[in-house]
Amino acid sequence: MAITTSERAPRQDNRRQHLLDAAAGLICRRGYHATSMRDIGRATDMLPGSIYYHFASKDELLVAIYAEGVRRIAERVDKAAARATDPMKRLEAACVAHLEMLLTDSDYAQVVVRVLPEDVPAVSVRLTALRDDYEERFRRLIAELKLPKARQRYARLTLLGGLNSAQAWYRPGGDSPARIARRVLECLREPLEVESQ
Amino acid sequence: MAITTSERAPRQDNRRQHLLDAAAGLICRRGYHATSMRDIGRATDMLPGSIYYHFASKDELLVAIYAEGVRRIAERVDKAAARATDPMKRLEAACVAHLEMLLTDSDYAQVVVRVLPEDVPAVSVRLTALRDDYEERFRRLIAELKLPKARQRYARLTLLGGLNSAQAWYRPGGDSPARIARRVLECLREPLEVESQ
DNA sequence: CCTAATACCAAACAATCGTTTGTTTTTCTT
DNA sequence: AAGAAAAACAAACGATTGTTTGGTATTAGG
Repeated sequence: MAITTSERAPRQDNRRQHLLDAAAGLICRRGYHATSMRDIGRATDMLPGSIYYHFASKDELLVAIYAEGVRRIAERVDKAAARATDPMKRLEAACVAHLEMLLTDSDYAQVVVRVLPEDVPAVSVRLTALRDDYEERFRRLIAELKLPKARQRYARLTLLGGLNSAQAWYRPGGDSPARIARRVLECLREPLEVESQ
Repeated sequence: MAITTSERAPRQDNRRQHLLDAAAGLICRRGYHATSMRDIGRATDMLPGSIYYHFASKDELLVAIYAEGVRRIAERVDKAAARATDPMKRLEAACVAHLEMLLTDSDYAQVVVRVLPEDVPAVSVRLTALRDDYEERFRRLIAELKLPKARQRYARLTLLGGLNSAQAWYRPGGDSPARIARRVLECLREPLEVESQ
């Protein structure tokens, strides 16, 4: 008479992951509201209703993608930063990793940056929390630079704002994500005015 | 037998402007896809169908708001920049004007920054063109700083990226838009590393 | 004053949306 | 092999979407 903690392990060919991948791919390209459950169903050879076995709602599916996106980009950024010891080198490595994920390597990361939390009111608080969790890394990296307190905040916002805006204009032919990242960081590292003035 | 160039002047109590105002107010707060034609109708005491007398479609309404937004923010930025002569002072004045419009003074300007062209495929090309038209101003202002060519491009992208990202976190209680603008610009003007290293 | 264009109303249309329900198939465990 | 849970199908539901159509006041110009 086993106590009914009865739960069976999920099946081998679980399509939950496939579902997440397809949804992330569609949403990062078309946007959240322009992607319907039927689109996702079609992309994954599933009927729209079947998706609800894996996720309670479309919004919850988005939250899952967001969470996975944050997990993936954070992992990559952390690893990259860990390889350097000098504070500025660490920040640079983080920026490069961030942009590589955002521009080419991860549909999940693209969703995190592209879909604005305010555009999905029912879950906006949770989306914002996930974002903040991630950006906290950059707060720490910048804190290591030993800038004035007030400056740190704006340096982080300007840096992330500048990096993320690349999503709007990046095209595979031009500068690589890594180069763009270094260029943006360079804008913060070297003064704007000509030194001889 | 007058050649039928027959066109009558619009009436006095034309509500087209009221319509644009209300739509801009809703869209800048809730987003484009979360704002329905019925919402706009309700906000303007009109039936949804009546909107189609003034605009051919919802997308065309958005384009009109976008165009008006660019016109307004560009006018204000141009005037602000014209009041200064020193290149850096001109850029600073432009940044301040830009953020004041974006954060508090104009729902139209907020729409331009908030609604991503790619989220409205049918008119994305025109929206992008309007944006580019506006950003051209900053290209010119930065060109006056006499930076290396390659640097100019990234300085513009980083600056606008940093400024616009304020829309995501700005709250009326904290730093004023003008202060934020100067702070962001300061990030590009003064080097990040401690001088004694 | 008359007429014609303007500016709206009233009501519906067709399509699509996210979601639910009941049933069936598939897979794992015993 | 048998039973049960997992994972999907099939089909519809109700709501909402952008939009169209036909009619009706209102208003400006000749």
